[in-house]
Amino acid sequence: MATMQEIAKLAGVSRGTVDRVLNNRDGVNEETKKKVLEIAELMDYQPNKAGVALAAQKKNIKIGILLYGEGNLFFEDMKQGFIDRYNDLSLYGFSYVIKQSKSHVREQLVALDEILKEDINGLIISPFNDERIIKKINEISDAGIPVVTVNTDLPDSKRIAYVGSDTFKGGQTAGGLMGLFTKGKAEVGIITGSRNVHGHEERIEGFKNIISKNYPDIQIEAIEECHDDDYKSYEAIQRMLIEHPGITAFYFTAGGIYGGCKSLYQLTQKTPMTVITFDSLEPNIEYLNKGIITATICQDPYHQGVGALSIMVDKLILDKDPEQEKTLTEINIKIKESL
Amino acid sequence: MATMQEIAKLAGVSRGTVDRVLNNRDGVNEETKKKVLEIAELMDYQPNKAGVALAAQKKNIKIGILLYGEGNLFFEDMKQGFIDRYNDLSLYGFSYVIKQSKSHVREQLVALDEILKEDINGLIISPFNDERIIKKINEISDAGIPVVTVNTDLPDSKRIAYVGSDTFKGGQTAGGLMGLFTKGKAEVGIITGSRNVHGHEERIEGFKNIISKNYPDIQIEAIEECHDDDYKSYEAIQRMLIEHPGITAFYFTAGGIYGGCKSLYQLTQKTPMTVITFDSLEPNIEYLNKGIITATICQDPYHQGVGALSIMVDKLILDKDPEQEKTLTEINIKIKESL
DNA sequence: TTCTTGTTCGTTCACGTGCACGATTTTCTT
DNA sequence: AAGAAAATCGTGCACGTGAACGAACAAGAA
Repeated sequence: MATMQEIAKLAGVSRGTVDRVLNNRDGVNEETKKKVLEIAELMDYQPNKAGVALAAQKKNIKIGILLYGEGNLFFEDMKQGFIDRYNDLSLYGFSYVIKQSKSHVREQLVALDEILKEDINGLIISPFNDERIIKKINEISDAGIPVVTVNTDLPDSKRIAYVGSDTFKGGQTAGGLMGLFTKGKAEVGIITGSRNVHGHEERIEGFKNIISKNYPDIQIEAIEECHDDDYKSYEAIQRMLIEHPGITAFYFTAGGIYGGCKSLYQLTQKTPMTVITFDSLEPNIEYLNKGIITATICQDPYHQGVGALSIMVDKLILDKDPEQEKTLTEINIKIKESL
Repeated sequence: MATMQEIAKLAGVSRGTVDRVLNNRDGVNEETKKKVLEIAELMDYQPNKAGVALAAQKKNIKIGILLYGEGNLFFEDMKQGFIDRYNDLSLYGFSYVIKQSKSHVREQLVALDEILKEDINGLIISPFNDERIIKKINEISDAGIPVVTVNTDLPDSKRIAYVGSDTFKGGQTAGGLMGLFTKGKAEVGIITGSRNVHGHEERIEGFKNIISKNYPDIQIEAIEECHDDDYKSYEAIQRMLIEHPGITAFYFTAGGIYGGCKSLYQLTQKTPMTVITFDSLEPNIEYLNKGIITATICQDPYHQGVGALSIMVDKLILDKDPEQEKTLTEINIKIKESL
């Protein structure tokens, strides 16, 4: 591997000049610049990362991470991703702060103000889809602090990248599984989080897409919102089973798993249902093992954390812009036996 | 973060002495050694990785990677894992060589000799389960070159670690899926690779384990070896369907997917079968999309590559022994819609 | 004593990059 | 033409570690 020193020698200039050219700082004659660039190209110069890392020590860069859902296992997985990736990248001599707010827009706005006081150089956020959050993110971005969204996107904001999963494809996968498990014949009840959350809605669209294309004998009987609330999902299930006694399958697009499954556990001991959910949080795992949930579709929060931190370090320390605007994690299906 | 320099200052010695103590080289008075260790402990000293990396440049370490199955997509995925991880770790200034032999013990033995001529400091190998390979690995290990097995283990050799998947659990997952897709009622034909390959046999054991426990109405009608050969699996399917016309499902534990599925494609247009396979190579994907394969169970070769290289770098450059002897990758189920 | 051997430790260079400072040359101004 | 301003470039320090070299001193042998 070529070093700056070697390039300098070949170009007949000092290493300082090579440094100026390659980091395109000004103050270099056009001709020498051209010459140096030519040689660097020829030798396929790549900055030695150890050198970069060592020099980056004194920059004292700090990355802020803002999540919601305190105690939510999904975010615990994601945090593990941040931690593991940090251990890999810590040699660049940066630090990070994680703040986790409660699941409301207001709390997130407060937490956002708090984390900004910490003099962060970049922000990773799992944002609420709210105008005030978008506005704040744009302000932060304008102040020269790059923002990466993780798990939930804000496509209309000035964030530089998004790391998450393809919710439409997730819905399609749910549709495919539903067809396979029921041999193409079922009456389905859907419990969704909120019809205002883009990701939840896409999971329904993807589901309908596959069902309407491949499974004419599967009907969607009812859709109800539960806003990730266990009591609401408990009651929604009860109501659905009374109003639509023919229901043989349920599809949960979001939270409220614990309440919904408890309801099913009490009611359907004799007639087993096909139940498909998302993520593998505590309640998902519990009811997979109890045989209530047939399969759950995971969006790999661990690698969302890994990916988001990688992009941020690339941007802040290696001066590399993200290759894609959106990074989508793989969709994994889990059943009881593969947990 | 504490540096050696700071420790030296506090201990009233030079940085060189601190270096000697912390890298336990000899030539240090017991008392000063104790003092330095005490302070290092107190300050929770962790070597700065950028410094280590920079100093490691001149070591000129080379890691050898030996795979088989030229052109096999499974190993292409694994290679991508090696490459990506190398990009992360390349700052330690090491290099690597990948050799890929044909799928026979003899060819691997030859390739093994060849790769050893390259003056490698560590070896990552996807080994054949053969006495001669084991013997060779032990010799290499005795010569001071650590060996890590990937994808296939050799538990009785002197390899320092194994990175792969839990084949028994993979078999259990296949059993669970078979139960769900067939609603617990099926006659199954099994096409396995070789009964002498530990992993293939475990996939059958895991399958039987779940079937016998949960699905009394699923019968295994026949088991045949195809040694990853497409012609053999083509014929095996034909034979099975004649001898056991009641078969409604197939379970492939290994290769020969292309031949087997082609056979099914021709014969079962009218009566759709449930088909479960492993991995997501080209033929798996093709026949998933054609609706012949119902689901395939993946063992994440990408992360096997990532994991193996991480362990080797830890050992050779950071002087850290592997935390666990066996690292198992996650089991992912894929259907057409989630590809 | 004098020389040798061994123990203990400080000094120095190397690794590759970022960046500040200052030196040199060129161009512009009056 | 002489001084001021601008353009261009070299030098040197810092980042933290590994490892070779050699200095200082003590203990033992002749």
